[in-house]
Amino acid sequence: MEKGDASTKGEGLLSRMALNDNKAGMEGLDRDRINKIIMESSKGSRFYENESKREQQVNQRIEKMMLQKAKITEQQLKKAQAQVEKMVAELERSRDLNRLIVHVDMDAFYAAVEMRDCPELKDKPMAVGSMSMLSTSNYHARKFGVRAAMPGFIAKKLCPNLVIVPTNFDKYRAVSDEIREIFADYDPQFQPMSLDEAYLDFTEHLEQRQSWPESSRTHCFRTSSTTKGEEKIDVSQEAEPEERDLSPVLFEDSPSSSPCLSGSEADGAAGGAFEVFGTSVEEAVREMRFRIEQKTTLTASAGIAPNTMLAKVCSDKNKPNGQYRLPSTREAVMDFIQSLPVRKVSGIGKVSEKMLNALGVSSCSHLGQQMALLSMLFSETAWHHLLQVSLGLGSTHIQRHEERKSMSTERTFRELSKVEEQFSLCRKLCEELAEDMKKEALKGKTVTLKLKNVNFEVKTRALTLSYAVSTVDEIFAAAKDLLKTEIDNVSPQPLRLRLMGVRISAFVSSDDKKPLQKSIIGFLQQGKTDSSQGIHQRLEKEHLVNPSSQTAPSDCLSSAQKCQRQEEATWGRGSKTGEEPKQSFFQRAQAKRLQLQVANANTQAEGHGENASVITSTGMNAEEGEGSSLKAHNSTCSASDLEGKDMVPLVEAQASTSGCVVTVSERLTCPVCFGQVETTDLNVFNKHIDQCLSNASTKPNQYIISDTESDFDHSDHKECEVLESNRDDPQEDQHSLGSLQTVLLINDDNETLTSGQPQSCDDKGPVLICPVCQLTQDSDDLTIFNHHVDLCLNQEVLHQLRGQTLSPINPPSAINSKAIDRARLLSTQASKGKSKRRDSPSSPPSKKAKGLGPHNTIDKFFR
DNA sequence: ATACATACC
DNA sequence: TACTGGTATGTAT
Repeated sequence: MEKGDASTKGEGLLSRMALNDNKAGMEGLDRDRINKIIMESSKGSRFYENESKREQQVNQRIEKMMLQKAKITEQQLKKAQAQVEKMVAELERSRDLNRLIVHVDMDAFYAAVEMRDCPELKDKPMAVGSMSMLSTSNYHARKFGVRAAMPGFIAKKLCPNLVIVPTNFDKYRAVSDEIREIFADYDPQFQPMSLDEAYLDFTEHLEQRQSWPESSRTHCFRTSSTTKGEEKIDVSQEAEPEERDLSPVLFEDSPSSSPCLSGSEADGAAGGAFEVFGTSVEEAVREMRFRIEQKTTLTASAGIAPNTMLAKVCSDKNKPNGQYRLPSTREAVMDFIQSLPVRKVSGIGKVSEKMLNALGVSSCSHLGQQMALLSMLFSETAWHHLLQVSLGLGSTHIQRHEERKSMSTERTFRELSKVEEQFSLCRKLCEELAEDMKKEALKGKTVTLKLKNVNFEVKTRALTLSYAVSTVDEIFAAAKDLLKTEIDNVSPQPLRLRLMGVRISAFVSSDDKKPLQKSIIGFLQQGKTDSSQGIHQRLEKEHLVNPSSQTAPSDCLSSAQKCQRQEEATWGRGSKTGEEPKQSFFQRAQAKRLQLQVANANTQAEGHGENASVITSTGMNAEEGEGSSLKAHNSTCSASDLEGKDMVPLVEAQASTSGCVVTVSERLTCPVCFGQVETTDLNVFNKHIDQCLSNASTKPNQYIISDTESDFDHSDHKECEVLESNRDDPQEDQHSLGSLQTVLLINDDNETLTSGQPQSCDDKGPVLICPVCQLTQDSDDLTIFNHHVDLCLNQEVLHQLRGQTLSPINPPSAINSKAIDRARLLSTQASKGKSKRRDSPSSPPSKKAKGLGPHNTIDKFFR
């Protein structure tokens, strides 16, 4: 209660600094003395000052909340109460007590590993970390108030004899792998929360376990040396260290699960004793913990409950080396919850606790009592969570973590004020990040720079690019601009840093396939319907070519926001936009869909073997018709013609049970270069596409042909040269098909388009082609080019959205995203080369390409 | 989309 | 001397 008595004076014990005794192993220690030492060690430091500041911010937040509370009338409260009750009833109805969720948590994990491997440490207070920060401490040290997240130098003051061992993550990871193997035996789908912790769903295991013979529930002790009955008290025992057959001395008093010894007689096997475990959950969990200990010589604690929230709390209850089961009855749960301090609940931290305390809420029973009030003072998500907690509800099924959402690297250092050093550090961080990204083959669009100055004030600055990046240069290009802005704008001049970090998020690589797959399926389902409709009709339907609803292109180009607003009415490129180019765009998109369909068939065949279905593309012929009715304006990298019927190959894909045999009749059109590939062999076809793709993605500047300045009225032709020199590291350029000679042409005013002559690099002049719409442009202004490309991208996405949500047509969602990426890269490089508008420190990054969701990459489909 | 705060290990 | 690093998510603008 007086733990954070800072309130009265604005000073005193800061709730955020004081010893956090909420976790295990901290019972009955001299809190006052400890807090005094902590405060004395911190007082006056920059860290302390910053913490004070933040504390005050929290206090202000609380004050505001209290003011709000004061304004609440009885009536409002009543109304809120009714709402809450309604929701309670609903939640109550959905309560599921049938699952057996287990939370396992290794005891003082890092410290335990170090102790295990270094007997010297066994009876000493020790911690893992550094003088600056500890990641964990053993139970001996905890008695001194030494705990995780405490700086080592303070810990030393609390406990001068503390031994601090540096972290050795590789070791912990190895141990983690060992325990995870065991976890998998009980729930193959277990969810690891960290190296030492996981949630498991024991429900199924238990069902099966009922019919298991004893032999399957029997586990041997690891070696002959240990005396069974004393296993856990038995700290003093010295066994052969190399055998590691003893648990380290973690605790003096283990609360604990009963030893339940048995089978100490030598049963002929290795002189080992064994233990038979029962069929209950408790026994199963005990067995698991036993096995963990036998395997690693480390102990774990576990909680068993009907949901994750409760299981987590339970695992803490008998820690260390213990377990606790909360019965699966509503009564038991509610009973358990009542006295539970809110702070024990995962998700309720220091700040939430403090705010709740201010409202007189410290235990979960209070939560229930004050729910109406809370519903009025907290955000919806917040109070919903609190409500669930108050009812003892939580997640009842475990799911493996999905894909990661961000990746970052950050580092703290002494003080960095020199600009060059700051930049070089930034670069270094980017290198590390790029390396990590590479390992997971990720690409992200948002780069975030994190800075912490010597006063511990943290800043983050983000930049979302219109294309996904992954290389050092790409990331650094963004990060350095962000850094520069901060360096230039910081008020007392030198930017004095103590930490810098780089994060990348908004990944595209992994969630790519889902929307793609979806759209493919959609396409397949639509079959003929889709393609039997004329493209022109479609365009009209979607107001794509309705002149009256168009806005002048210049408007579009001048403001991305305007474009956004246009979404509803006009999504077009402006009244001058010709239909034909649009159509060819669609045409291409459809061709691509077909390619994907084939690829998908292939994938399915591979994936499902005998279940692979026969895929027949019924829509082809219809599309063929469409195609032929259109005059293609676009170029191909090959000299092949672009007759409609050739645009869309007749494909008959067939997946055979013997494995991924997909037969394709006639020629195939490469969705990247649109050239005809004369083969029926998908492997050959894929190879071709791979080449096109890699060529496209790694050599973006090839798309700007800038060698001949002749018949261009460009005054600024230099830009193209800049682009050339700006080329990205071609290191990953595995295939070097120099033949992607499509010249990108962009024309803002499509009326002036010269009609669809295939471009080639032999073309006379430098031309720009928008890689999205494939239209030529004769403007020399790269800024305009950028605008155009971004605009096209927006349109493309809008189209996808419409297709997925509104339109039965399912438009070209499978569009060549590599081309789009390429376009984005290109466009950014262009702006880099020219005006620094886009990334310049003074102006915020332009919000181009707004509304762009993750787009699709097709290359994976062709492997 | 960005910035900042909170939370967890 | 010295108060982390990595990820996710919520809140506010």
